[in-house]
Amino acid sequence: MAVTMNDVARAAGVSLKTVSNVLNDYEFIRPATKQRVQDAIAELGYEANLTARSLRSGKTSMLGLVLSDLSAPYYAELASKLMKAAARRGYRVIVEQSDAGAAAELGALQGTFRQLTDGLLFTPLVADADAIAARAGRKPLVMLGEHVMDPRFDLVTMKNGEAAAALTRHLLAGGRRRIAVIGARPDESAGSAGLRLNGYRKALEDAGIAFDAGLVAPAAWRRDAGAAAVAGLLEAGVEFDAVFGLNDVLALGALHELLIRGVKVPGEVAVAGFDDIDEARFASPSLTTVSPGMEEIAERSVGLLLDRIGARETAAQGVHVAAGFELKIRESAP
Amino acid sequence: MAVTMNDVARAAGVSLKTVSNVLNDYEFIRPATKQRVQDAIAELGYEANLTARSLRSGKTSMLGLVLSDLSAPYYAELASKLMKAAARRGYRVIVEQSDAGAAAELGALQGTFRQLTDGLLFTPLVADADAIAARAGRKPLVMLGEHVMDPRFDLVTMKNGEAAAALTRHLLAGGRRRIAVIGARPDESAGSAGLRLNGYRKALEDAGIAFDAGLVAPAAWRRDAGAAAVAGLLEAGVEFDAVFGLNDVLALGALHELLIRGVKVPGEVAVAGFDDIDEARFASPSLTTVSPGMEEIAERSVGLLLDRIGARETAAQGVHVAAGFELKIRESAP
DNA sequence: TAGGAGTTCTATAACGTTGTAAAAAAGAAG
DNA sequence: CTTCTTTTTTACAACGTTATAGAACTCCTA
Repeated sequence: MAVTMNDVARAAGVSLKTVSNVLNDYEFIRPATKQRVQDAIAELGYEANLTARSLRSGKTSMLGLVLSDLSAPYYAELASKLMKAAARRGYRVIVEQSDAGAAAELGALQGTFRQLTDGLLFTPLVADADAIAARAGRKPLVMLGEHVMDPRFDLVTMKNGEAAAALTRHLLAGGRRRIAVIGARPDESAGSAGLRLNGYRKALEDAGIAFDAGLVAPAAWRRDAGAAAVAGLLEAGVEFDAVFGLNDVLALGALHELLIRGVKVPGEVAVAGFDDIDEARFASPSLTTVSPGMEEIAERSVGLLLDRIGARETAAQGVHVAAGFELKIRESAP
Repeated sequence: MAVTMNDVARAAGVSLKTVSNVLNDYEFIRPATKQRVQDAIAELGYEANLTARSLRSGKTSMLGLVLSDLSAPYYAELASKLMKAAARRGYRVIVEQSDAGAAAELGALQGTFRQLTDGLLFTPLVADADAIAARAGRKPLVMLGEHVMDPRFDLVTMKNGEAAAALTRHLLAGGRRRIAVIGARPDESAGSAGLRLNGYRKALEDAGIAFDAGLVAPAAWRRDAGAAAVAGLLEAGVEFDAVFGLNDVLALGALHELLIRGVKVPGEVAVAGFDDIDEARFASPSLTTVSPGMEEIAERSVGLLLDRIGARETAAQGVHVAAGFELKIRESAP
């Protein structure tokens, strides 16, 4: 039997509610009474029962995080940082893996998972804005990433286009002219893939270089797909002097494939990625990439979500935030 | 206002408890009644309130997972698999990061976090067995990893010693005679580091090769520490023809450092790791390592924990389980 | 057609908190 | 001292579920 508020009240010789008031920093309590209650709490080792508190107050002090796969390095790092940011503010984060399935993504908006949380950090990859809006409910929801950019939703993201353009300019400045892009998603223009590809095209255009669709290889955002995409280009006889992996694992997969085939990096082909996962620094050669300001993303998305949770009314309009980025020039594309 | 059981009861023309009985698969309910209740549930879109259920039943349907850092690839993969294993059984996992701090590890055993969960999957790195036992409480607790091997606790682990010995034998069979070990923890013999080092020594001994303490480099289990450890050995003029990183990120850091310095891998020095993280397959050269049966670890630790949660009494004796391993021979040490 | 053994259902009381409203105590003003 | 205001404390209900115990049905048997 755990110690309850009632036990504390009895020990301190006050009513149940007075104990509750002390715990909730109610204004009008005599210092002597407060002390007596606190002594009783310390002596009995009382700890508030969160379940009961949640039931009564309707708040759980938990945030939900929906992402496709926690074992992907980018998401693992993001989740870790989000948890720490939330912990600093007295919240806990629970994670739901969607495996990039639409049903799982939409399911996380409702039911058990939603019920357990006061607000959601949501990284949709396949569900569309209308389907999300229809199921969004009234609890706050902050989008992470680029799949859904809709004025109805709050959104914290990165400067995909600008960063991809900056990276492309860097490759061009290094004398590269035929930059292959791997990881494109031909079917979508709004997601991270589309935005980064746009940045790439913009930089080419600004430099007066024609865009060649033959240099763009679609691929799922996994290592093996990155390797396969590069293998495909090589076997098709496509010539290129640089590879831009739309994220780091794609670039690392490509790097691996190039090295296996005896292609010199960066001598013959430069390689660059996007995300600056920990591994990028320690690849051989180390990977040039974009650091998308993950710390800032974590901090601001949790901050925004908690603002919404604390607000009286639901916001009429979504806020869009884009964290700053930084180019990380390393050996693979100096 | 969410739909409650009371609304369902009214709509179906039965009592509150009958609805509860339907939801909990109580045996004695007339099929017609059951149907009526289920229709009402479907029509009203009722969903059980987990908080209220928890308060009344004392069960949360959540498991706790305590680990040092979710952004470390090994832990990220483990967490992902544990969540899936738990989900298959109707449980959710919430993660607490200890940052390898004793206070945080012990803190996770008590207070809020413990309260929210029906049982704990615990990966201690610094806390000692007695301190854990003193705070273990009465809710089930399953240890993961090797830091605490104590008959009082249930434990799911891997075959560290055997696997390290097998890997060492493989290096020896490839003609390597001076195998450097990086990532040792001189202060502890019981943890993963100690067990793997023992396996290494055992294999050397069996092969009649003298152990040379000069080949053993202490290092924190991070990439940069692995790189630094190898750099240290090289700069100290220590000769070696193989590096055994006590985990994969150490080995990958070492691999990186060797390549930067122009040391041929595996030509001059073979490199091997431990864990078989996703990245190991895609390193250049790909990394020879040990796959420690993580799937099996996830499955069995969740299974064991749920057995304990479901059991009438607390077990008198801890059960120790060691998952099988598999050698992954790749390019870095063929 | 009563008696008994099942089966099916229900009223009521918890679980441990917080919110409401009002009572009690203390202080100020006349 | 009263009366009024402000501060402090309290009794009681409520959050939505499950547990207990017993009532009300059904069906069988004698």
